[in-house]
Amino acid sequence: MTVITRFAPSPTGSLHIGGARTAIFNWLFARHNKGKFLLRIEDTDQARSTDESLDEILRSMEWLGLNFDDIPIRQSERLEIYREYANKLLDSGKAYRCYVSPEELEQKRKEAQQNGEFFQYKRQWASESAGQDEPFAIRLSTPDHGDIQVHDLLRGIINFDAKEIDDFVILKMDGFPTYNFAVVIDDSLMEITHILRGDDHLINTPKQILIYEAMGFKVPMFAHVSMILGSDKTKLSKRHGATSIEAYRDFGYLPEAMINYLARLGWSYGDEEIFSKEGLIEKFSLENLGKSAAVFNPEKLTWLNTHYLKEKPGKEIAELIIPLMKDKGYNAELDDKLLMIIEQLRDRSKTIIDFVDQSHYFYTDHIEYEKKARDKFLKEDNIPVFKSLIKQLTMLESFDQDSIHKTFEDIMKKTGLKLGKIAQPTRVALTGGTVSPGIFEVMEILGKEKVIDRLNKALSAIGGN
RNA sequence: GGCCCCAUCGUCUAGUCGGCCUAGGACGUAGCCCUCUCAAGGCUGAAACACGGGUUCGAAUCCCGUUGGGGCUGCCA
Repeated sequence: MTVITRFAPSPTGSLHIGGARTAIFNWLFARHNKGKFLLRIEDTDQARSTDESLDEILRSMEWLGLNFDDIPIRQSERLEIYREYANKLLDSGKAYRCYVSPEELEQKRKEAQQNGEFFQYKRQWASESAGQDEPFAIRLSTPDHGDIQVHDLLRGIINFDAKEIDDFVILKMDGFPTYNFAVVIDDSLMEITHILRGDDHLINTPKQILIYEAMGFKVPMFAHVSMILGSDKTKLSKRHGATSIEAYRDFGYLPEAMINYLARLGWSYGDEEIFSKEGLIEKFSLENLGKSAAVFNPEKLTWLNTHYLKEKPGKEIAELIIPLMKDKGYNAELDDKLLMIIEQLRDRSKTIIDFVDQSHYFYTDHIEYEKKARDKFLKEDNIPVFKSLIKQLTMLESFDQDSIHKTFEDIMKKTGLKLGKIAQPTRVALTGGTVSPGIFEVMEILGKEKVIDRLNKALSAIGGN
């Protein structure tokens, strides 16, 4: 049997952390089993679905590298199909027309609630059929008693009492299918074998099983994965901060870090933490999925990001940061200078953005001294140091780390100063601040001309010439 | 309220059918080392089986209950 899974987002917003993870699980399960991973757009809510959301979801999927097989299916283009199947149910007596207006129902529901009663629609108003011209919804006729069993691959058998399930609507008055109905029709027609979805859908499953049975369709396998929560352990939402995949991309996170982190949230493989995409495909299995909800932890994501940043080829990092640097007005291009900068900034960057932020003094000649740095390191007693540095560096023929290092040692010997006493003022002179890669590396990358120039500027800032 | 799910360090988790667990790893955190700053790296530490009953020679692991958390309760998906 070929495994066929699907991801079925509704284009009513961004692809967020939770949705991305169920997509990842479905994708991994399909790829692991050499099956198919399909995409279906659930856009039956005309009011809330937008093309912008759809575009963003597709963009995020591509960014994550979650490739799907076949062209995506759009539910809004399949209205006829749902109507046809709903009519079949009508004809066979497994569904019936309901003429009660939503407003009226809402009223009844409210009244029941106020009286502390349990509200349920079980055909009691079915006879209130108005004339044939009146608009109607179609409801499924559900059993009054008995158990409905959900066989969940993760949680075993879960029993639902048929009494709890009312005659829910399958086709709305506007002719659109409801979520539960469209899902079942499509999952059947698409021949989905395994449905991996969020825990929050568990309650929908008995309803969907009822539809499968009424239609005479084969019931697929289900696995309800637990949800991702915010730090306060409630359902992850906007108030927890950034939740969309695109936001993390813009923060400078790598897709490989995102995939690794999300896959590891609710799934594990012994003590292993680092998984490449290939590793995940090879190792993923339903048995290792956890049952309890997981809290989203941005710090661990960041740690993974630094890990992947360390091993990403310099050229690839360059491709990612060059556009961002250009936005800042830096004259950056893929050359040895940029590659050297990347190597120096690798261990010092948590995100792609960090590379850009930390490289400013390599791409601008206007160095602004941080106040604290200037007060502490650009002082009169440094004048002799700067002077001898300028003098000796100027004489250097080859401006590489070794030669620079030797020059520093020479000055240390002559003055009796420790390296720190020379390096820090120099750092401030060259970068404007007290934090940077190793001073020799910085100097080599900047080149002789700029180094001497900046040292001179620092000297005059102190009043040394 | 009703129904359903869940319960190991702050967080993600290991713990496969009860003994090897004085509970392991990772993130974060504390200290130390390295060191021209900042990182990175190395070492060390603090930190958890929700509670109460069973079953058993023996339970984090099985059963029941309590508590806690989450989800659902729409002609939203």
